Amino acid sequence: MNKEVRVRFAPSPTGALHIGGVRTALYNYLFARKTGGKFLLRIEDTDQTRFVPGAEEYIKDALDWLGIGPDESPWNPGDCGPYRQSERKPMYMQYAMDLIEKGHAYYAFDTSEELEAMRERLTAARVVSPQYNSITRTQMKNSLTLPEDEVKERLASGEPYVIRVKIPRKEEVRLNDMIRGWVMVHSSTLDDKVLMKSDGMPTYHLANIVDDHLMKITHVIRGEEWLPSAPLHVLLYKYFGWEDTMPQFAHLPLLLKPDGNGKLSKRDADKHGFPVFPMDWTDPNSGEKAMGFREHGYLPDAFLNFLAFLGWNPGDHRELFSLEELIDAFSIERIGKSGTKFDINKAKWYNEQYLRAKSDEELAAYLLDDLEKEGISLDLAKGSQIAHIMKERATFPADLWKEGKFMIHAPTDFDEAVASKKWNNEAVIVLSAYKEKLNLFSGEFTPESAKSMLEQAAEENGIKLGKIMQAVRLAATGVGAGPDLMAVFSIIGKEELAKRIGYALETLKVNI
RNA sequence: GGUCGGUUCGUCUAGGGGUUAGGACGUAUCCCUUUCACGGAUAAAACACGGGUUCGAUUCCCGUACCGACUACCA
Repeated sequence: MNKEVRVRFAPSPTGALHIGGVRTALYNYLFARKTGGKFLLRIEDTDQTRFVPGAEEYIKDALDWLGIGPDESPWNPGDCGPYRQSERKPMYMQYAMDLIEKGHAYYAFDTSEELEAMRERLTAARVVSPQYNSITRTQMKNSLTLPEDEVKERLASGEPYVIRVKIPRKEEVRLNDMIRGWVMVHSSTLDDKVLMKSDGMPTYHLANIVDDHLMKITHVIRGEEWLPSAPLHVLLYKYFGWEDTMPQFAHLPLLLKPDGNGKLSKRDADKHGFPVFPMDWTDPNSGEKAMGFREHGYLPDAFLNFLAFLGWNPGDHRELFSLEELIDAFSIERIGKSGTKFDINKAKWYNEQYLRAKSDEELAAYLLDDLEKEGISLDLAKGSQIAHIMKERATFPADLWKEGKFMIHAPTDFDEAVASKKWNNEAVIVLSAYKEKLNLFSGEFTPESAKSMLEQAAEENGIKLGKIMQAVRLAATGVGAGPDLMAVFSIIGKEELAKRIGYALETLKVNI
């Protein structure tokens, strides 16, 4: 049992990759790395009607952004290609035929109208769940009910048909899910699912079994929405005679809406103003836009860390994990069973942690970038200084500039509430004196020298510094809150500071 | 409706036959401080319900309730 672990992420290119899909990819990736196995990506594009241009690239880009790219994929194929099901189309029919020969599948010629009629008939007869199964198939047009000659004729004449699996009337199907334990289902509740569609493409059910087998997949880690069809898949492995190499299943808990109930969806994103997709996406058909975590300012490591903890935990009290540490700590046994509500606050918190862990220079690069967009150029040293005092109060890199604009731009107006409360005669006296000292000062303008001069200005006038600090801040920045003032002063420089104080002195009227 | 799955603080969760049921986010208060934030401390806050098994159940079993997924020639 020491064969190489091979897992796959098998998304459908029908739009932007949902965050739930990203988490599934992540868990597959972590498991592969943890076990020294391989992580493959297979594009499940058997539904040609749902193909969306760009969706495939989106999947690739999203995984690349997070640094969890696959070992084998359409872009870097291994020995089990092709990695797009549409390109594997010629391979599937022989497997369907194999099942027909073994008596586990059959041709069906029913039109969609006939299927609809059947469902209506059953509904009218108060059958609870109308389905194509061991009972109803006897009344439908298929190779089980039609004379052999007629079946041959229909096939020869090119009449459209599907191939359905023949589910036994009574059989207990069981599977041992790595997360949920034994799950048992009676075959009478299963229906004769279509295996081959009339367009010659396989359905998911056939394709995923054939491909997983051919690609030597050892573990299928996928969303819980697949649990109900897992028994069918088990049956198919059995019918193909692949029981010995059947992968182990692990069905992941769902990602739920933050409020109320149900699966997390794009609607929730729009409603609450947070992203549910890794990156921005514009649907080429509808033009509909979806926002991404990346563009919102989430750092890939933070996003990954957040994502990993949506349904999994290491069992101890650690919260911050690099990708390497996640690999080391990961195990499928520690994935929870119950659905996970999405909490954007936690994502923000993770982002803040990772942001603060970054060096001033790294952060300065973001800041300089934002400034450049506004046509402002700044040297890295100054940018780093700003980043240094701003990063403790930022959630996203963009906050550095958004919250720190006053470092570059002198205030043109002043916070009314602060002005009316804190701007007074004493402040005017101290600030006037401070301005004089600044103009006369010729040494290095450090936070320390900035402070000692201010202290002197206050002391010489017999005024307590604490009483006028808010007014000083207001004069220099226009607002009543912000990072350490003396650090701000040394960054903006004494000339600029003196200018700002002068402007404030002229503009603000003295209260009282 | 049927099948399957799930249920510990508001949220993510740890735990597991006997615990003061632990941590994190968020919230509140306090400390630090020139403000805000960071940081530190503290607090409020949970085993869905009913039966059983047991000396003892939040933990095991069975029901009920609630929630969810699935129920296509979609994946």
